[in-house]
Amino acid sequence: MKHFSEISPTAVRVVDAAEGLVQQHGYNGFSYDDVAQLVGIKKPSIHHHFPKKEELVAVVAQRYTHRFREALLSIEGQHAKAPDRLIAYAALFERTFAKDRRLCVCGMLGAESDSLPEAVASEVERFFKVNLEWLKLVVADGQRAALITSKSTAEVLAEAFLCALEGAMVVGRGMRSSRGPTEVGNTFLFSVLT
Amino acid sequence: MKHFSEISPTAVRVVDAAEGLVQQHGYNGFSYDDVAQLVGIKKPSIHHHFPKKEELVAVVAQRYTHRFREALLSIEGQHAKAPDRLIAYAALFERTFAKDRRLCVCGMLGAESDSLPEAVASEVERFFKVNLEWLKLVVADGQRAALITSKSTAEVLAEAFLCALEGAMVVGRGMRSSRGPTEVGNTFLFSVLT
DNA sequence: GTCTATATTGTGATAGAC
DNA sequence: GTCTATCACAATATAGAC
Repeated sequence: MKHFSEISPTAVRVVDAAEGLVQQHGYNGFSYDDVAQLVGIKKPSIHHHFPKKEELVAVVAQRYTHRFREALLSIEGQHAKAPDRLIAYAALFERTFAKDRRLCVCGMLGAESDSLPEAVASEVERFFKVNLEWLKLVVADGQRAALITSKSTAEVLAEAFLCALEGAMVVGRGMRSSRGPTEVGNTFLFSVLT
Repeated sequence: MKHFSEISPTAVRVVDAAEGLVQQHGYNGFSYDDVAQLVGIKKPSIHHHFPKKEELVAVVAQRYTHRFREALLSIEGQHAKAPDRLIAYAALFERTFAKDRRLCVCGMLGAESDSLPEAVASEVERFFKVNLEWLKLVVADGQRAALITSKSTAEVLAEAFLCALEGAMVVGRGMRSSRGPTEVGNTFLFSVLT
C-alpha cells in the first residue's frame, strides 16, 4: 500500500479534496469528477495519481489516522492530567465538526464499512483501535490518580467516550444542529469523572 | 408525502428490502436493481410503486420512526421506572445491531444527511427529535424519583445517551466487532446516571 | 402490476498524444 | 503530469405493451 508521506504535491491536494468529500458525502457519495473539479485538474489526472478509488480513500484514512496520532502526542505534551487530556481529545472532534459540520473520516467510513473495499475497511479498523488504546491508557491513569472515580473498567469507559463523540457528530448532523460533540463530551466527563 | 400505512402488499416488501439495504449500505450504497432482486420483481416495477428513490427512502424512514414510537410506548407499558425504561431502550439498538450488524436507519442516514434529498433529511431529523424528547422525559422522571442522581440536565443526559448508542453501532461496525451497543449503554447507565 | 425496451446521465477506469 | 477521447457499465427514470 502506498504511504501518504511519499506522494507528490499534487497528490497531496488530491488527498485533501478527497478527505473533505469523504467527510461530507461518504465513500459512495463522491466521484473522481468531484475530486477533479476541487483540485482543478481533469478526471484522468486523478487516476494518474491514484489508479483506483479504494487506493485514494485508503490513503485518506491512513493519513487521517497518522494526524490523529500526532494530535494525541501533542495532547500528552500539553496536558499532564487525564481529565485535561480527555477534554483536549473531545476538542479534536469539535474542531472537525465546526468546519461545515464535517464528520470524522472514520466515523463516516465506519458506518459504510460493510460496503467498503477491504483496504479501506482495515484502515478504518486501525483508526478505532489506535484511539481506544490511547483512551484506555489515559482513563486508567486517571483512575490510578483518583481523578476518575468511576468503577467501570478503563476499557469500557474509553469505548463509551469514543462512541459518544462519534455518535454526537452523526446525531448532530442528522438533526441539522450546529451544536458539536463538545457538550456530549462534557456531559460524559462531568458525570464520569466526578 | 405518501404514508406507509396506505401502500400495497408488494410495496411493503419493497420498503422492507430498501430498509435493509439502507441499514447495510446507506442511501448512496444501493440501487433500484438491488431492491428489485431482493423483492423478486424487475426494476421498473419498483419505480411503479415508488417513482423516485427519495420517496422510497423517505417512506422507509417514516415507517422506521413510527415503529420506534410503538416500541417506546411498549416500553412504557412494560417498565415503570426510568432506569428500566432506559435499559429497554438500549435493547432496541442491540436487537438492530444483532441482525448482521445493521445500523439504525437514521444513524446511517444521519451520517449521510448533507447529501440527502430534503424529503429524506427531514424524516431523519424528526426521528432524532422524537427520540430525544422521549428520553428527556424519562430521564427527568428518573431524576425526580432520585433513581438518576446525575446533576446534569435531563436534556443533555438524553442527548449523550442517544449519541453513545448511535455511536456504538458506527464504531462497532468500523471495528468489525460483533459487540453491540448494550455494553456502551450499560456503561453509560451505570457510570453516568447513577 | 409487471414486463421489455430504452433514454439519459454518471462512474470508475484506460489508451495514447502532448 | 496533464490532457482529449473513449470504454464498459451501472444508475435513475420513463414509455408503452401485456
